[in-house]
Amino acid sequence: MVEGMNASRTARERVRAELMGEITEIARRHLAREGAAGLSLRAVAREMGMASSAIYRYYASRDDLLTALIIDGYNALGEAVETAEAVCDRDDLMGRWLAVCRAVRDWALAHPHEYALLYGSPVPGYRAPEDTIAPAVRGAAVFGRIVADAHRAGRLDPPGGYPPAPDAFAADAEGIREAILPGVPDDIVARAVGAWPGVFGSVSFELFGQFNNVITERATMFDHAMRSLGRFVGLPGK
Amino acid sequence: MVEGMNASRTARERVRAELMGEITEIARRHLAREGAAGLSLRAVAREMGMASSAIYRYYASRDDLLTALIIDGYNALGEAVETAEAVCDRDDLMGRWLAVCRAVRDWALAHPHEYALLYGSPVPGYRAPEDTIAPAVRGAAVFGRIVADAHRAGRLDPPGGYPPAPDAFAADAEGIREAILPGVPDDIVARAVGAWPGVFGSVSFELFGQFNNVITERATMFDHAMRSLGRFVGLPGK
DNA sequence: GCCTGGGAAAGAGCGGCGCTCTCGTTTTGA
DNA sequence: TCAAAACGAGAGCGCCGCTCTTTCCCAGGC
Repeated sequence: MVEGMNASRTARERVRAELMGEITEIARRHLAREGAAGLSLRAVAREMGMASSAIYRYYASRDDLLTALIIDGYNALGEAVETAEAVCDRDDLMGRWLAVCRAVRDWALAHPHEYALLYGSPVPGYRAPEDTIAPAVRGAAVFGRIVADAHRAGRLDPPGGYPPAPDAFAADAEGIREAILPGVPDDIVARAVGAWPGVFGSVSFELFGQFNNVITERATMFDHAMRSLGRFVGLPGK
Repeated sequence: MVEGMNASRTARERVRAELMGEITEIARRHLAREGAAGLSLRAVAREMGMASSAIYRYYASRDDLLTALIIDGYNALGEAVETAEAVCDRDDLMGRWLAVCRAVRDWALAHPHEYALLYGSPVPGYRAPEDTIAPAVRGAAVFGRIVADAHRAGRLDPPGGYPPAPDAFAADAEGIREAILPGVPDDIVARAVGAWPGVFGSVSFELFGQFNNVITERATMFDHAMRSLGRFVGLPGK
């Protein structure tokens, strides 16, 4: 009734959960191989040996399936970022930051279609469903922890010569501070918010071909740009 | 024969060019209204009053049409950037830079589907056709001119505390210098290359919903981030 | 002046798609 | 035990990209 009980209630519910998992798993493979545009419910159903209409018992529409894949993607990327950062020396703040950036880039290069689904054009309608915002924040949370750690340790050393955070930012900054940047002053929150999209801008440029015929030393230049971004927010390190 | 003659050779060729223009124009409207995923050759043909098969006399495939729209889009964005920057005081380097950034953002907000086609997931296959790289560089060229002007005038003042450009970047830097950053030293070229994707990262984050429930003062924060980016490459200004 | 070759357009058609509806079958919970 | 709910299959609708065939028409050469 309250359904908060043990996992797997009746046999029906168990097989249902299993089938949904199998559907998303097959769909994820198709997405990885051919991209979001080439993902078809009928093909998934065919591979599962069911009638295409039966799929609709589990996902109300193709976009619902894509949304599930988006959530899975955010979690996979978030986990990759988390584990990459977790093995770093806690005191090597720049190293932790670089590990985060490289994890994003490596994951994107290994899963280009999935990355495009997350950070490229939003294909289902034009609305990111509410369920996607929680997993989407996992990577940013890791970034926030690094900056917050650095600030708490008094090791934040942001280069000067930049404008202070605008007054109008105070309200937004408070929300961000509470979510992922505890104790960090507005100026640094603003720098972090400015730097974070730069990571994905660089990855997207590389992945979507914007660097073709322009940059060949991709990994080196990515590292360099990310180091600069880290310095910009005040992280210490070579 | 050599076809480099006057525009409009025979009557046939004239009407052909006109029809191709009409097709792309209708397709561009459909793209703007419903996005790349919703663009169909049949719908365009219907609106033109022709049989769907007749369209294939002019575009060999749907992807070819999309490629034409991509080129048009790059040119439209490039033109918007150029005209916005052209009206600035030549000595106001930061103002010119901000004009460029705002032009990108304004154009993206006004043409979200077209922006997504340019800087979101690459939908046709996975290959950016060669014809798209020339128009794609128009915006970057304007940016390059600002930095080159600033450097030539001895007004470049990049904040310290950042790592120098890696040695491996020298070859890439030379190509970029020749293309859009004449006379600019490697360190600054590297900063520019690092900063430029940040513009599109910020725009994409805003447009694709990554800032939902996070940032409300979008224009203010965009300006702030772009000002920081401008300072990072060394542009002087408040 | 005809004739002919090639571009243009239409129509039918193929396979695939998302999605709906209906109709038997199976499982469930009271 | 039995009604209700969940399930799966099949047929079908309208759309899509794309191809093939046929007809038409106009331009350029004899």
